Amino acid sequence: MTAETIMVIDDDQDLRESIVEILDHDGFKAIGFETAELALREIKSLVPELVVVDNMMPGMGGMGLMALLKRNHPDIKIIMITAFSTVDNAVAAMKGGADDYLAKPFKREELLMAVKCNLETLKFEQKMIEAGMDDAFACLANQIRRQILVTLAGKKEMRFMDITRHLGISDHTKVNFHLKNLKNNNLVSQDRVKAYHLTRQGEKMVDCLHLLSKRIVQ
Amino acid sequence: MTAETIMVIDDDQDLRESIVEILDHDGFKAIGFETAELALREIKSLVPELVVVDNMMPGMGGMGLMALLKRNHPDIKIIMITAFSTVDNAVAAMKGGADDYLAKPFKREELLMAVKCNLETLKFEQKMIEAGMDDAFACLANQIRRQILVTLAGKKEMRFMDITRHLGISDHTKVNFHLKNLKNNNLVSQDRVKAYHLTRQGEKMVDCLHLLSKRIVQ
DNA sequence: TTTTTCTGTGAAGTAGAGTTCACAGAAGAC
DNA sequence: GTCTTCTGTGAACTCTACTTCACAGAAAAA
Repeated sequence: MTAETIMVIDDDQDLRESIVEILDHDGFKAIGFETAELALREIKSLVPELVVVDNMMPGMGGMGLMALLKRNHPDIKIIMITAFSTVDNAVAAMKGGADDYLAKPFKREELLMAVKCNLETLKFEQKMIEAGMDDAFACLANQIRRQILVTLAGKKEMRFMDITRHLGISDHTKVNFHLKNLKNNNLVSQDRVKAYHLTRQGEKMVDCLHLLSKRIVQ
Repeated sequence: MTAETIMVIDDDQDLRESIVEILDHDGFKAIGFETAELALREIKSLVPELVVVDNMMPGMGGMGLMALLKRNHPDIKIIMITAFSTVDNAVAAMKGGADDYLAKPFKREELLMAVKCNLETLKFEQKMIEAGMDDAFACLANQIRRQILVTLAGKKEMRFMDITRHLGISDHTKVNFHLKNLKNNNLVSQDRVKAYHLTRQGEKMVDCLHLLSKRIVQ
């Protein structure tokens, strides 16, 4: 696992170096910039996972940077820090695209918590984006396939016509179609005597189905 | 309609046979076991709909059995009975995965009520899996819709073009299509200023997504 | 004001999922 | 052996989900 890159942008040199040091010490790859303009120049070659930026700065300031960042790199998380903290201020920051908001002065732990929490969220979103779950959901999206999975989960092992009859479907080729689909997705498999049963993946799916049904129903 | 299978696991022979007799008399197919280990040996070939298990038993005991059961057969309902009933005891049992909890001594009617009630719930959950969930899964089956849901979950409220840019999709009408889909399925809604946000149902879906991603990825 | 961006609709086309049908070898029943 | 049931395949078709395009009023920026 490679260290996440974090940009720290603040015109206050003391605070900036202090933040960088805290993050570095916690295993991140933190880099400080004095102005938004300087940071933007670097961002082409060095894309960070997260940015910590001060609200009030000479030049384009935190809000201006944020607008540009969210447009060109929508997946970079932004934590805004500010000295003059008001509700309006915070709301404006969040509306402007900030992912988190810290009022000065903040504790070391608050900063680290915000950073880690947002990186966690980022990772989750990226996993969702990576697809991979498409197949899983596609399998669950069909009622017949769900029925087959649940049926097999209860009986543990069934022959082809047993499944077909159990579902009350007259056309056996339709069942065969979905069964093949499930087989291709490694949710069910066949043994030597052609009996179908769930794979470990398939069992997990049934597990998920039950969890979902409990959650969706209230 | 075929009789539901119920396992009764208690080291106290008198009580066990008494429970089995009550359930049998009411039309269930009840089978007694003296220990959790004996029950587990049978559970491969004989999957019950419901299990009545005593808390205090020699060997792995009720809690140990419950943990195993919930892992391997999450759809089996578990009623725990116990002699020394305290609040902590009950809470621990429910946290451990019990679906219901009976303190000894209990009346015949209490037992039957608990059993029937939990079987009813089970049937309801299974019916949910069979039908009704089509729309829910259809929503989750599409990657863009999942991305929108996750994005909104993180931001709580976003305008149309913010979402589009955040997803990095050039054609805004495509996003609009899926957004409308989500709206029609009551997963997202719009406020007066046209900002999109998750509904309660939508939040539940994101919740489900979390569960699934955790489960599917090992 | 004009101009651009935002937010959306509806029609047309495309791709893929799902269904149905015709057929056929394998396995059991007789 | 014959006959029936089981277990499947592949092609053709249908239907729906998804995409793309053209257009347009509303809101914001200039």
